[in-house]
Amino acid sequence: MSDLKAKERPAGEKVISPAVIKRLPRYYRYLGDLLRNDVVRISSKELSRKMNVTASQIRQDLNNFGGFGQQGYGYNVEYLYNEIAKILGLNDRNNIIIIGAGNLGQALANNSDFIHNGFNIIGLFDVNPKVIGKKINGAEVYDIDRLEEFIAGHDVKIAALTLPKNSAVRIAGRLADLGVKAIWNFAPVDLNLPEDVIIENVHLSESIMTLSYRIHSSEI
Amino acid sequence: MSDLKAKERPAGEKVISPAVIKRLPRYYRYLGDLLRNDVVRISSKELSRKMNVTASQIRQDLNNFGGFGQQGYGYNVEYLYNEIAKILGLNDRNNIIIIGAGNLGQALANNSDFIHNGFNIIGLFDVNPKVIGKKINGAEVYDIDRLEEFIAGHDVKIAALTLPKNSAVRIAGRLADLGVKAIWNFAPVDLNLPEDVIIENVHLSESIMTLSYRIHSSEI
DNA sequence: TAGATTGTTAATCGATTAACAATC
DNA sequence: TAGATTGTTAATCGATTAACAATC
Repeated sequence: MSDLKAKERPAGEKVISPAVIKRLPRYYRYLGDLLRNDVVRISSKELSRKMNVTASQIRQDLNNFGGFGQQGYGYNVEYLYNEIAKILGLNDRNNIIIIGAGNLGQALANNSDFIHNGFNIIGLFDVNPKVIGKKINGAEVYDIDRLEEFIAGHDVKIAALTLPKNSAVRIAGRLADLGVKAIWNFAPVDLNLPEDVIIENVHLSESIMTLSYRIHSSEI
Repeated sequence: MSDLKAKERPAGEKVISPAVIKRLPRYYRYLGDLLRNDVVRISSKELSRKMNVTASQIRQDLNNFGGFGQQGYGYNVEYLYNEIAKILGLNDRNNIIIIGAGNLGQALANNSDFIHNGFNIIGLFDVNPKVIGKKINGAEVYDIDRLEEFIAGHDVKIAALTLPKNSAVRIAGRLADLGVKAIWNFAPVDLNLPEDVIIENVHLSESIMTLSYRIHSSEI
């Protein structure tokens, strides 16, 4: 049984570095802005000036996914924008549930940027009777006891955790058991789940601490 | 037991790489957890197992700031915890104002993690008469017109921007003019300010897009 | 065509990991 | 002491930048 776990990758399927992936949404945002300003074409040089990165990096990054440009011309803004949307999976139905309907959960549910990019909040969950039954931006807040039932009946792609850390750990395990494959974690804790569960952490405390570091070190 | 004082290091001129700085808050969090569990000492090897990083990286990272450990012993948890707090500037008075008292602004104001780490929300600002005058977790929501007056009278270290992007750009300029040196930006836009203004971005849309990418690419 | 700009290879730079002498 | 583990140097790995031939 030695080959059981062999992580085979289809020949030619390229592994993209995390550094590149993290930059894609920013390209996407700039291209969206250009598109809304009716800009038809842009060169890597011009984009590099706007974005404060090197033109070389832009070309290298994009060429991980394909040759989207044209020599002597640059890139067609609309075409490149759409290609990046495909790469990021924004054309799929990306249904999200939010566990924890406090201020942060509600803030996410009300965030129009997500909706504009193909993410749909299809429900929130909480234990607090005061918020259960409430509608937030069209999505209902359900009793957490109905989590299993709800997931069975819907195509849930992502679960956002906006909960205190102890409940977050507990619910994360429950979600993994239910087969949810991606967790967007806002709790200040690292979730240890089976490795096929995809986790994206937003650690606000860590973010503000790096800011504090920079203030502090610039004052010395 | 012998004394664990750090080796002295010529005052503050070493440039620390961003990669290292980003990891410090996570060390701090793990050490805090250990401390609350009454763990007295820990070796880089043991910590590396808990944190899923290499022991080598831990030692390299810490040695950017000083020799906090002891051969044959490891690191004293409480001592290291306090040293990292100093490095991160968490012992300073870190006053924060929040511009935008919507769900996200209120979520930040209610976040107890910040308070526990030396960050104080001393006021929120908004244009909406419905929230002006409200108190959130002890902090008042002021009319945005009183921003100048407030900053003149308080030691504001950080301004968090939880606003739509157009207002965020406008207010960021105003804050820079008022001498605020650090901005914690939640708006989906890059702020172009004088380079002495420290900016930390939290781009939630970009975060969820990288999650989407990973879901999408794992399904292929 | 002539100029512009890509796609891609090569060179450089930076970050991580390995190794081990120092030393508690 | 002997074993353990750091601090630090050296080796490796990965990411960024530079350069330029291909080509629109």
